[in-house]
Order: sequence, then structure tokens, then C-alpha cells
Amino acid sequence: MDLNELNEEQRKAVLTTEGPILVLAGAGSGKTKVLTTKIAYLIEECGVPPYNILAITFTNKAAGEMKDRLVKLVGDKINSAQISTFHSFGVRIIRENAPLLGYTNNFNIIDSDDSLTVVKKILKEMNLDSKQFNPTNIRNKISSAKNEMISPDEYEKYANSDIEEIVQTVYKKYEIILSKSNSVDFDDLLLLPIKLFKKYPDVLNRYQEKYRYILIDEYQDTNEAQYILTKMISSKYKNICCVGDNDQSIYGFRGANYRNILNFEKDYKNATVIKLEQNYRSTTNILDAANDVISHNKERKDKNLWSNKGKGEKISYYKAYNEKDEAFYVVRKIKELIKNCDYQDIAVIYRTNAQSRVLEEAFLNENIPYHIVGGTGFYNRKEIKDLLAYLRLINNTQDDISLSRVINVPKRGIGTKSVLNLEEKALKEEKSMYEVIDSGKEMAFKNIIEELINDSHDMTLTDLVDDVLEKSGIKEEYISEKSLEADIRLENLEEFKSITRAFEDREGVISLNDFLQDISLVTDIEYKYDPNTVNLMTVHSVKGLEFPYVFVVGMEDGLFPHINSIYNGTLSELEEERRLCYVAITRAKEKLFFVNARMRNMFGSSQSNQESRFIKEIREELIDKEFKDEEPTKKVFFDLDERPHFDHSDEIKEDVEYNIGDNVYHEVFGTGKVLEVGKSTLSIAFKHPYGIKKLMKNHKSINKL
DNA sequence: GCCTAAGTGCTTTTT
DNA sequence: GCACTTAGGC
Repeated sequence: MDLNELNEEQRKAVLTTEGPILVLAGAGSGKTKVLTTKIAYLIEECGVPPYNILAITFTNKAAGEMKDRLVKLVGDKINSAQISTFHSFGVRIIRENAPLLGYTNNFNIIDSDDSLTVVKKILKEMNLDSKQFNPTNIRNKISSAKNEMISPDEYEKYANSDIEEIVQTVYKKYEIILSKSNSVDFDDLLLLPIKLFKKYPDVLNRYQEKYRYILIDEYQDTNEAQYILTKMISSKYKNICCVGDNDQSIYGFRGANYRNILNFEKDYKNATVIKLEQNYRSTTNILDAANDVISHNKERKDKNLWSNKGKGEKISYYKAYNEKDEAFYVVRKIKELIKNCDYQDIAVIYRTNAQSRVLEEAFLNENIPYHIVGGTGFYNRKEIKDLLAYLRLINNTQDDISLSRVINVPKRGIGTKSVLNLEEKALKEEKSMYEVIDSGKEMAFKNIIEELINDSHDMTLTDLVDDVLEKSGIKEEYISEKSLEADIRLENLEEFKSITRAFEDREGVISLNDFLQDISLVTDIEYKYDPNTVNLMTVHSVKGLEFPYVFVVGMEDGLFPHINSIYNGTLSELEEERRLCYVAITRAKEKLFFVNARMRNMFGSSQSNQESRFIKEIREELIDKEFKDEEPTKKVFFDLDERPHFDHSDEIKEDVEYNIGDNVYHEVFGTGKVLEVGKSTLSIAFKHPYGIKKLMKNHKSINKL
């Protein structure tokens, strides 16, 4: 194996195969390369069987990429190694030991939305006003408790206020509802394996023997449960390699504890610590800016990240008039950049998902192909969640949560009262809601499910989806609605079948159970976009990625850093925002753009923000201001707001009449349907990306079909 | 039980 | 500016 491409420290990290090792890897220092090379080295040079390797990444995407790279290095045998997220790994362990944990194999995994539904339901039962007791807040508290491995009973010790006592009660009920439904939530995926290992040392021993070599990526983002789980499995052979960067810890809000990385040497005796400080990604101007910002954090280990890529260009900084101007600045710059690069070389990143909308509109109107990474997408749509609930119920009739969701979808005259009755009956008889159905309209529903269960035994997954859509009446409901909204829903359901089909092509015959458990951990589908698109995403989603050109928009106090971290936050929250900024800056290889707006529409009203304090933390000579400091007068501002930023006079088609329902074709974004006709805009629904997009009317790139 | 209209409160970030 | 909740009429 050729290790000559690695620098001395990287090589040391690869060659140190035995014992605990911590790799402190600064941004862009080649940690992914180290991890993949190390795994390949273990297999090829040390003769470690792939099934003895456990590699944990932070996202499914990162796991996929690591596998792809390793297939190229060592071939298909890598498939017997366990390379996945903590959560997928947890699913695997639970599946292999479900009965020991009191679950059947077809347990259901509920997402955070479903958790919230359960919490809301409990609050309602307890006659508590959801305004006074915020359900999201309570769910988060339960989640944190679980992540810190505090059981409902133990929670009593922590319950000092009225609200916390309520949280405890809700937590108790929540756990009962879940286990009764044979369901687990995301937190359980980590908790249950720990419980299992504590209770059954022989089972733990089996996994310790199996996973003799453990590698954890993004160690700074592990929470208490992940930390314990790692420690348990590695405690026998102690061949554990953790890679991370405490300056890039950005999931504190989710219980991540970056001290795990700082305490590594205490936790693992005789640990080898390796620092990767050479950055191979960015120019020094970009790196200096990143260092300037992060050096303002008090709670950190100092490190010296350097690069030999030369100074490069300064950071461009544009202060826009408002958020539209901000978006059009980005568009303008992209049009210049694109003369010498591809769209995929460019990323636009922001603090909150809500900021993507204005950018989307600008991109659509200016024909810039884009792709929004992450965010709420396909699986969050009502029609998809309904379909999934049907499939879950077919797979596991104990699933009260799914049953409650779809027993009246489409409308069957089963209202909240009837559902409540079912719940009470089920509780009294200690059965599932499904089991206690024995008459009335509910029985008709049960018969449909019975039929579907029967069908499911000798049907492919894709055919079963069709079957569900038919027999449930969902399909008919949407067809008869004849609205464009319903058409989009139907198309999305069709799209779902292409997912199941792809699944079947890849995995062969697959059980409903396998499919559901796999899909629960996927947050969004990989659409087959033209790969040559600009990437739009949050700072959280961009972690681990790099682009030659990076725009960071919304660089304003109150947005980035986020308002909550400034006012009701603690120092540590502001420091996390700063780390976020550090992550954002260090994504750029060649050129970085900061953009912000003097005025911004938030919640419908205009608001003016100060420039982000993070910009002020960067020495001036690194920044190139592309604006004049003085405030524009109100009059100028108003005109600018209305002013078209690009001259489209040669692109406007005369005399084209658009009507609602027209099919249209857009040169860059494909086919869509007109939903709404405004004075100067059309609302068009595109299949990809699903949903409604506003475009300029009579635009050259829109063609009636 | 269902539908509509008006009202409200909200947004951080995600496996 | 939107998504979700609630009240009131059918």
C-alpha cells in the first residue's frame, strides 16, 4: 500500500493500529483520507477481517462516501465491515437482540415529528394548555434526558419546578405509549443497546469480540449515550481511533459534548494523540480569517492550523439593502464565477433554513440551477407520511401511533371521539388499538388492513405500495379532488414507488420490515439532480464538505450569531455559534464571500440588523468591502427594492397568456404546472424540487406545453 | 364529524 | 408569512 501521499502525522495515525488513538484533525487536514486509508491498511496490511471493523460517521451521507472510497481501495469485501452512523448501528444491535429488550423484530422507529405528536396527545389527555406548556420544549427535554440516560423515575431527582414535574409525567406516559406500540425513537437507538449491554455482559462480550477495531469520526459531536456506547464496546480490545476537532463542535443543542474529545486522554490510558495541523484546503487569507474568529473562544485548546497554498484572494464583503438585494448579489457573482468554473464548485450557506426561500426565487428567475441540501423535504410531506403509516401498520399492527394517524385518512367518518374511545378500550384491555376494533366504521378500516397484510405476503414492495394506495382510497381521494395540489401529491406518491423500486433493484427481494427500518433513518431522498448545480444548505449541513467558492449569507447579529444565543443564551451558546462560523469559513478553498442585509423581512415585517460580530473579529486587511459605508436614504432604498436587478427586456415574450393549470416547461428546472397567476409572477409547481416556486411571468425560459 | 374562517405564535441548527 | 389551532355553523 502506498502511504507516500500522506504527511508524517497522517502516516503515524494510519500506522498506529493498536491501542487507543486520538486524531485532532483541524479543518481540511485530511482526516477522511486518514480514516479510509487506515481502514484499508488494517484490512490489506494487517490482515484484519473486514467484519472486525466498526466505523462510525455522523451522517448517512458520510458513511456512504466512506464506503464508496473503500470499495475503490479494497473492493467489495468492505461490505462486511460495519460502516454507518451511530443510529444505524443502534438499529442493527436492537434488531439482533429485539426479544431481549422486550421488542419484536418488526419494531417501528418514529421520527421527531411523531415524537412530538405523541407528546401533544399526552398533554391533551392531561388537559394541559399547549400554549403554557410548549410541546416541542417538553419533547426536547425528554430527548435530552434520554441522551443523558436519565430514566423517567430518575428524572424525579431533577424535577425542581412545576414544569419539570410535568415533563416527568409526560416522559413516563411517553415511554409507555412507545413500548406499547412496539416503537422506538431516535434516542432509543442509542439507549437500548446500552441497556442491553449492561444487562447482558455476554452479549456485550460478543460485540466486543466482533468489533475489534473501532473508528469514530466527528468525535467532538458525540453525546453522552454515544460516548458510553463507544466506551463499552471498545473496553476489551481498546483499539479505538477517534477523529475530531473541538473547534467544529456544533451540535451542543442536541446534547453533544465536545469535552468528550478533550477528555480522551483521561478516559483511555496510554492513548496516542496525533495532531493534524496542516490544512490542504484553503488559502491562508481564508485560514487566517477562520483563526481570527475562533481565537475569540475562551473554552478551547489552542492549535496552529497552517497552509502553504499562498495568500489567495481577499474575502469579499457586500452589505446589501435587503434580503432580495442580497440574493441578487449572490446571483450576480455566480454569473461571473461560472465563466471559469462549474456550478457545483459553488456553495451558498446560511444559518437558518428559512433563508433559502429568497435565494431560491432569485435562482429560479435567473436560471441558475441549484440544489437545496437537507432541510425538510420529501419524507415530511403529508401524503408520504400517510403512506408510510399504512405500511408501518401493516408491518406491525401494534403501532397505535400509525393507526391513529391514518384510521381516518382518507375521511371515513371516524373522528377524534371514536379514536379516543378506541384508546381507552385498548388501555383497559391491555391490547393494541387495532386488536380492540370489533365493530362499526372502524371495522371497515380493520378489514382493509387485514386484506393488505394478506397481500403483503406475496407481493413485491412496489406492488404493495400500489395496493395500499388503491385499497386505502388515498389514490381515489386525490384523483377525485382534481386540484393541482392533489396532482402534486399523486406525483409524489408515484415518486415514492421509484424509491421502493430502486431499493428492490439494489437489495433484491426485501421485506417490508427491512425497508421501513432502513428508511426511518434517512432524512431526504437523493434526487437525481443534474450534478452540475449550485449547492444551498445550512452551516450545519455543510460540515465535512468543501467548495472552491463559498458564499455565507445573512452575516448579521441576530441571525448569525442567532438571536437566541445572544440574548437568552449563555457564553457557551455564543461560542457554539462562533464554531459554526469557523466551520462556514473553512469550507472555502479559493474564495469566500460574506453577504448581509441592512434590512430584512422576518415574520412578515421589516427588521434591521447590525453586521455580524464575527466579521468584526476578522482583521481588516483580509476583507475587501464591496459597498460604501453610509446608509442609503429611505427614498433610495425604496427604489432599489423595486428595481429589477437584471435587464430582462430581451427575454420577455410578448402576448403569452398563462392560466391556472397550464403545463409549462422551464429550460433549467423542467416541467411544472401553473398554480397561480399574479401581476408579474407565476406560481409554478415543479416536480423536482417538489413544491411551489414563483417565477417571472413571460420569462424567456418558460414555455407553455 | 366535517369544513371554513379567523386567530395565533413562531424559527435555530438534525440523526 | 406561514403552518397550525380553534370556534362555530352545517
